[in-house]
Amino acid sequence: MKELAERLGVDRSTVSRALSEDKAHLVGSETREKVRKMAMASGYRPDLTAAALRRGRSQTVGVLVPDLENETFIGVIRTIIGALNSGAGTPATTPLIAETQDRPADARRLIETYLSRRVDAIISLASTEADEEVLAEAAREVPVILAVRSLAALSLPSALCDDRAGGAIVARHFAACGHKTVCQVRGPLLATTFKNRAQGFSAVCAEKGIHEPAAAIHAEHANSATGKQMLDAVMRASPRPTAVFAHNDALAIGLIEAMRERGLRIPEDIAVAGFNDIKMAQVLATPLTTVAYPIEAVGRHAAQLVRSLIAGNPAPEQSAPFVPELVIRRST
Amino acid sequence: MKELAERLGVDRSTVSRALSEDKAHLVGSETREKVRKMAMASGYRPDLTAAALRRGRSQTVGVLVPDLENETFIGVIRTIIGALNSGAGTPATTPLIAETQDRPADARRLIETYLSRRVDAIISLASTEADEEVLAEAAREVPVILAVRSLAALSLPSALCDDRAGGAIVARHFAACGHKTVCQVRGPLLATTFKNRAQGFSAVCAEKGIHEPAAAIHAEHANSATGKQMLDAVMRASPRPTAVFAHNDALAIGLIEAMRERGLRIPEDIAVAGFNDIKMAQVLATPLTTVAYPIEAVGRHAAQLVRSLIAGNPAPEQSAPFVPELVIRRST
DNA sequence: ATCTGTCTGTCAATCGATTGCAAAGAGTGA
DNA sequence: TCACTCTTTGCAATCGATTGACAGACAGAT
Repeated sequence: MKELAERLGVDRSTVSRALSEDKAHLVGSETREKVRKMAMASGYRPDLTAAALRRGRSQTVGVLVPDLENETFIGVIRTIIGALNSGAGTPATTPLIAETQDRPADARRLIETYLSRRVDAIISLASTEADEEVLAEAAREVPVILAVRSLAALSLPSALCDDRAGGAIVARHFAACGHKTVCQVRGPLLATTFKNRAQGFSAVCAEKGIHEPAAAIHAEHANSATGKQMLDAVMRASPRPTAVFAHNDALAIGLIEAMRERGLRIPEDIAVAGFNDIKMAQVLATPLTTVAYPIEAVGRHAAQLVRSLIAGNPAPEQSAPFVPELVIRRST
Repeated sequence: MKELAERLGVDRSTVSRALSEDKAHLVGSETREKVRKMAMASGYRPDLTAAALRRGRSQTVGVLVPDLENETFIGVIRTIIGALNSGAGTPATTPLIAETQDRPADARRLIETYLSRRVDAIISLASTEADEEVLAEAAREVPVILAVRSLAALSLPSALCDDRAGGAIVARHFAACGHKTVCQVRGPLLATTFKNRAQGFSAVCAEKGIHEPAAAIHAEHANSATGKQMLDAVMRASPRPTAVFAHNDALAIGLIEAMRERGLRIPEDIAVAGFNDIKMAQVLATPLTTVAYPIEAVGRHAAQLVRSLIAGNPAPEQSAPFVPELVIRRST
C-alpha cells in the first residue's frame, strides 16, 4: 500500500479512503478512480490483519458446532453465513468454524482461541450445561449468541426451534393414528434439544392416555449405527409399542434398517417417526415421517441477532422459538 | 499487555518474551514465573491479530471443501486439523473452513479472502479445472496444497487417494464374482476423482472381457436422491447389467432404496458396490460393499505437507497416492 | 477585500505485539 | 583490579492499515 501511494504520488491515507466503502466520498472522484484502477492493476490486496488491529473489529465470527457431519447443523450454519454476507452495505464476515464433539475441554479451548483472535461475536450451536461458565465469561467480552441448543441458566440471545412443540406434534400424530402404546428412542441428555423433545412428547401422551413403557430408552449417540442397536430395546418393552418416536432421523434410519433385517413391516408392524427431516428421509424406500427442522428460520434469526449485537444494539427480548412442522410420509 | 507490564514494573518486551514459547529462555526464570502468574491472574489474552501483523504469520490455514455435508471430506479435514495441532512445539493453527459448492466464483472469492487474511497456507479439497488459475495465482503468494482432488495441470504438492486403483479393484471383484455385464453410475465430471474411478474400472473390464453398456450413466450430483433416480437408467441398459459400481456410497444408497421399492433383491438380482465406506454403509440392512477411502493417510499427509512448506522447506517430490482397500459386504 | 464553507488531501498517532540492538549488571579468570 | 563474557532487561522500530485534526485551494456571499 505504501508502494501504491508512492507510485501515485498521494498519501497512504488517501489510498485507504479511496478503496474503502464508506469513506470513499471524502476523496475526489478523479483521484478515487485513479487509485482504484492502479490498485486493481497492481494486484493490491488489503491486509485484513492490520485492518483488524486498527479498528477493534476483525470482521470474523466464531462458530461452534458439536458435529460437522450433522446435516441440520450444517444447514443452519450455511444459512447464517449466507445471511451475514448478504446485506449490501455490510463488509464480508468470515466465519471461523470448529467442532466441539460435545467435549467441554474442546469447547473451552476453542472459545479461548476465538477470543484471542478477536472475533466480533461467537455463535454456539454446541452449548451443553458444561459450557455455561465459559460462555458466560466469553459473553463479557464479545456478543455470544446461542442457536439450536438453548441454555436455561444463561439467558443469552438465542435462535431456537421449539423442540417441546415438535415432540408434542409427533405424539398427537401417533394418537390420531390410533396407537395405544408408543415409545421414544431418546438422544443423549447433554443437549437441551432432546430433553425438550422427550418432555413435549410425554406430556401429550399423558394427556391423551397413551401408554409409554416405564423404562426410558437412551441412545448414547444420536446416529444411525446406535439407532440400529436400539431396536432390541424397543422390542423388549412390554407391552410392545406399535410406534416409535426417534429423537432424530439418524436414529430412525438405524431403527428402520434393523427392522428390515428382521423382516418387520413399516408401518404395519411398527410405525416410526424421526426429527429434522434430513434429505435421506425422502430417499428411503419407506419414506420417513419426521418433524421438519426450521433451519432457515433459526439460521436467519441467529444471523440477525449477530449483526444487531455487533452493531452495538442492546440484547433484544428473548423471542419465541420457531415451531417446527410435521411431515407425514409412509413410515407412520 | 501494556497494563500488565506497568503493574509489574517491567518492559512490555519482557512480558512478551516471558509468555512466548521459544524466547522464554531469554528471561530470568524468576521474572518469567512472576509474569506468567500475573498474566494468568489478570486473565490476559494475547491479541493474535497484532501478533499476526508483526510476524508475517497468522497461524491460520485456509481450507476449501466442496461440500460440508460429505462425511469423507469432513473426515479428511478432521485428520488435518488434528495433525496440525498435535506436534508439541507447534503453536496452535486455526483452520478457516469454507465451502465452495463446486462454484468457481465462490472458490475465487474465498481464496481472495484467505489471502487478505494472510493465511499461512491454503489446502484445497475442492479443486476443479475451473479453479486452476486462481490456485496458481495463490500459489505464488502462499503454499497451496491439494488434497483428495488432484489437478493435472498444476503439479502442486498433493495428498491423494489412488482413485484409478479403487475403480480397478471394484472391477476385479465383479469379475471374480462372475459378472459378465456391469455398469457404472458416474459422479459429476468436474472432479478428477470420478474420472479416475471410471477409467480404472473400465480398463479392468476391458482387460477381463466384461461388458459395459455403451451409453455412460452420469449422475448430476453425487448424492442419494440423485442415485435413486438413476436406477431407471441402469434397468434400461441392455443387456441388463448384473452389477453396478456407483461412484460413491451416497449414490449407491440411493440406488439400493430404489431397488427396494421395486422389490429387487440385492445382490441376487443386482449387485451394488460403492466408494468411500461411509458409516451408513454398515448400517444398511444389506450392508454395502465399498472401497474404503484412506481418510487418515490422506489427511495426515496433507497436514505434513502444510507444516513442511510453512516451515520454509521446498516443495517435495510428488509422492505416490494412497491405494484404497475393498471392503466386501453383502451387497455383492 | 474579507469571511464562510466545501472539497481534497496530508500529517501523524494509533491499534498490540515482536525483535534487533544496546546497555546494565553479575560472574570469571588473569 | 581490569578486561571480558554471559545473562537479563530496556529501548525503539516495525508490521499495514485507519482516522481525527488540520491545512490549502477555491467559490460564493457580503
